[in-house]
Amino acid sequence: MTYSDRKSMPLFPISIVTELTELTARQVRYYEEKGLVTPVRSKGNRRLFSFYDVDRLLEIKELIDQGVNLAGIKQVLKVKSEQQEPIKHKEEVTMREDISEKDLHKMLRRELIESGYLNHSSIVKGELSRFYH
Amino acid sequence: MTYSDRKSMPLFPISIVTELTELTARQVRYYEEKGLVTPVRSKGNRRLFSFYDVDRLLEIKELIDQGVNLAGIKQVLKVKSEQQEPIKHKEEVTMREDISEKDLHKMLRRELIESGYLNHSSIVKGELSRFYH
DNA sequence: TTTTTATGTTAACTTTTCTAACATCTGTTG
DNA sequence: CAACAGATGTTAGAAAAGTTAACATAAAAA
Repeated sequence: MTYSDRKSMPLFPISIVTELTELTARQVRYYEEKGLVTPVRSKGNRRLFSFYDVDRLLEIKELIDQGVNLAGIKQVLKVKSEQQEPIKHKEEVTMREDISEKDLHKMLRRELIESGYLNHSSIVKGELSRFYH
Repeated sequence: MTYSDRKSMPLFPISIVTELTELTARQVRYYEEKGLVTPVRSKGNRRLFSFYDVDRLLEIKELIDQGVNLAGIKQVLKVKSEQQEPIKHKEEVTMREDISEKDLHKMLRRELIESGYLNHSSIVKGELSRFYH
């Protein structure tokens, strides 16, 4: 199991995911059963979702809301992903093969400390007005 | 309960936090008891930590490693926070008073979809080399 | 030395999640 | 219409993870 970056780092339990996506746990599990998302499992068999997974579930939800059935969603996501990674640079693939989960947690720690992640709230600020009635 | 942005949005269970910080659950709970962090609680009384909390715990850990005791850490964090928010702009304070947890989850959803969050991996890439032996 | 601080360990209990089964609704198809 | 398939709800029982509280202990401070 290797995670290429924080997007695919398993962080969230299903309860948080249901709140973020407004999908039910039943739906999330069913979509996994159908191969639409593949959260990893904790030692104790609990699903752990990454940002990537959540993002994917949000896409799924939008398509569901548009009346697309699961088979259709599968296709849409497939097409999208093919479209998205046109060339794979060798460094970005092979370099990361054997990074352990622990190392990736270290990476996230480092990011939390050093990156701008904790300091750039401009997007939130900019989007805030949408949530005032 | 109002969270000003994603930094303070409660997302992680204690197990993930212990992995991210390499602190024990006992330590994390103790630091909470001493008022160093204040994770919110889920409906069922589980601690839920935000990125902000994790960041704070990482700072605490660094200070611990430097031999600072908890009383000292409390002071350091206090000074830092005072230093950090010199002026509070009215918009950034009062505008956000009544944002519900649900709204903030919507905000995170929006961010996940629209912001660059899911697309900027440059920091990870740049830091990657540190984890190769 | 005695006390305090910080952390480990354990026990009993509660919450959350898991799987699996069965129920139900809805849209499609014969 | 009737039957079926797809998608989701609901429930039960078991396992995992989290909670508090108590007691243990090593190291530092007094």
